[in-house]
Amino acid sequence: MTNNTSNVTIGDVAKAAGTSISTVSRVLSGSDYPVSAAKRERVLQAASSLGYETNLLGRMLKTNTNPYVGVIIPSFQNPFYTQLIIGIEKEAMANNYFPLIFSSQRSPAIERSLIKNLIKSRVKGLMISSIDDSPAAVDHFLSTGGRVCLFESNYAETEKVINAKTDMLTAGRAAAEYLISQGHRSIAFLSTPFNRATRRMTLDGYKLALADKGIPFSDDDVITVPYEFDADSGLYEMEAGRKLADRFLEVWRERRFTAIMAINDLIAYGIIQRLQESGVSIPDQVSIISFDNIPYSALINPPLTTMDMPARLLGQRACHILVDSMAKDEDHNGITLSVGAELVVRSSVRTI
Amino acid sequence: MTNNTSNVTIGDVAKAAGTSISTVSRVLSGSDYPVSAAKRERVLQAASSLGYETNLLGRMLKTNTNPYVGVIIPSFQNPFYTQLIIGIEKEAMANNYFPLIFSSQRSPAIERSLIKNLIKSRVKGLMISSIDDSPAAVDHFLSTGGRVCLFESNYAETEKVINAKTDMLTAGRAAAEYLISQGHRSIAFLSTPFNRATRRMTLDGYKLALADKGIPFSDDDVITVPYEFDADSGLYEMEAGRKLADRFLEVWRERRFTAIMAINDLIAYGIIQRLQESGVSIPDQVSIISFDNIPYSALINPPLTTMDMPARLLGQRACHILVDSMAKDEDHNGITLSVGAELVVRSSVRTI
DNA sequence: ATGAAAGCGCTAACAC
DNA sequence: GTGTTAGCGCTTTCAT
Repeated sequence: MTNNTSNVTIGDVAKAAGTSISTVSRVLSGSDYPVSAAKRERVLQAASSLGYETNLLGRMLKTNTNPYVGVIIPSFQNPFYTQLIIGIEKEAMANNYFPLIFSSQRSPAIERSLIKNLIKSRVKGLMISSIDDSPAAVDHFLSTGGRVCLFESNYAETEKVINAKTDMLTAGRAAAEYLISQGHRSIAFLSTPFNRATRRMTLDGYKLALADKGIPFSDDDVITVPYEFDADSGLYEMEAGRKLADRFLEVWRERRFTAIMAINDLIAYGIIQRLQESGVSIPDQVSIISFDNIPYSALINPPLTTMDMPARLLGQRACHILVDSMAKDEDHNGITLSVGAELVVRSSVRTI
Repeated sequence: MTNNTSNVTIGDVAKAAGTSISTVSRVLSGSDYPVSAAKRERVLQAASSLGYETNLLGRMLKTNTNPYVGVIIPSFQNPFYTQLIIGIEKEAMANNYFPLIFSSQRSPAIERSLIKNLIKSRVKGLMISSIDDSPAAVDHFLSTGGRVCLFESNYAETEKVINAKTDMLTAGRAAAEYLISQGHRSIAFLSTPFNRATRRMTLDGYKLALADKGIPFSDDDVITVPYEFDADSGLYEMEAGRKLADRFLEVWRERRFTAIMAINDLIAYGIIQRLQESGVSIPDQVSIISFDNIPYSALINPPLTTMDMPARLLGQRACHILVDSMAKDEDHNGITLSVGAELVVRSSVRTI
């Protein structure tokens, strides 16, 4: 075999097999067009002995199809997204698609450039957990004829895309109900900004539970960090959690909070860490519950009580719908896929 | 703007701008070929008003170049690889490359099919943490004219690729030395199989440290799980750690081990979890040290003493070398990049 | 069942 | 500085 084996074309194969280019294409592309067994065999022989590898660029250009689905998540740091990816990857590959996975690094600009590149590469399917406030980029992808599946998005025109989400309203409500059932009446809600619909839903669920039990709600019960700053080293969300803890500490005694609801596990980790550094004991002095149940939540100190969000399953199911819609060539837009959460009781919430 | 805006070609732009196709290509492809300011402006106008998007497939096919570098890791589950990816991604995008990130899911077969697909897509650069015992697939990629950067590999012909690794010999030695300095003389080495060079290096480092202090080594000191079984749900490596803990428990009393060296943090997590379930207290009854310092190791109970491996930095530097070699079109093969570890003392090792 | 030829969208000689 | 044209590797009519 020669040095550079990858410039072998179907023309070369045709020559070696003594057939036409068309015949070679027909057998090598897996077409169902009839080719005699003899020729087919000769082509296969020639291809293999020449070390032929299909040039997908030629194929994709000609057929205007490709075996890719683009995937964009905010960050590889949060295991929630990592789980999501694992689900997507599994389902995509089972259906002969390759996922093209990128992270926007929580930057709308990067997210846009990623989407633009996907368009330029003529990828037809996109699964995205968008952090962009503007739907322009996604709209652009859509206008290109592409299919889109949105995770937990703010996107208004839900009928133009496949919507996949965790049911945060119910989850938020269930978490609050659990806290209340354990005797808590004064619960602080700690979160990064409410610019994502999913966070607003969680908050709404929490409010619902309070209202249900006749517990008054005050805007002062919710504590946020003002903006999504950059935490280049370490975990952005843990950093945010630490800042949230500092704010919490400022009002804690006065407000007599007995429990914290944190918007996700990673943020809860930061809160716990900072609180413990400040000498407050969990759950003895404050209880904490959060959302996700990433794989480390059973191991930290104290083991975290949290709402399990089946990220892997969500990714898998969402991808199934998308791929199905591409295969059948009928859009499944407007569909909403929602997976539910489940309470996992560990040791971070105390009964009072 | 029409419905499907993505079938606009440079031909359409040329027509709208009243110029030739070549001129359009010259301005839109960022060529340095001279074009008059007036025409350039007209082309840009036309392109933008038509919603033109470069078709990269056409470009890539014609130029036989592309803006991608393939990345293959064993799993998205282990934060070590996730960190590696973050470093790669950052460096790649800073140099106008897009990383195509895949996981082999620890399957040699999947790894091979991933590499094959990269070849078919005519990607020129590959960064891989291979789990395949055979170098055939990588060789194939190489024979295609591609550049390869290998992470922690077993690959024999190091002069054909860029080698990037963490210095596990030194790290293994340093970890053992620390344990010894804390009074430990009977140290068990718990690991997944030694089919990866990196694990053998770590073991060698440990042996070196023992020899140094005149502490006898016995093969019975190393405990492994027989094969890399499949752990579909949950973390494969934590599962392996739990199994390792069970084996350890069988011989612990008799062998009077006072400390464990675990091959990485995730495995240490599993060991700790299982040991604690079995009622053994860490570090009071057994100490444990491991390798990686993934972001959760400070949070678990007890906080884990571990050798910090700068995965992010490794990814970044390795990618830099690869991208540089592609840009300058001179191979940098044979280069070995090695990053060192640093001891992070927390609370999982007791002084005796 | 087979082959010739057109053309997917682009770039790069080459002529002017 | 501009335009014409060949051709990257492939699939797919269209003849035969």
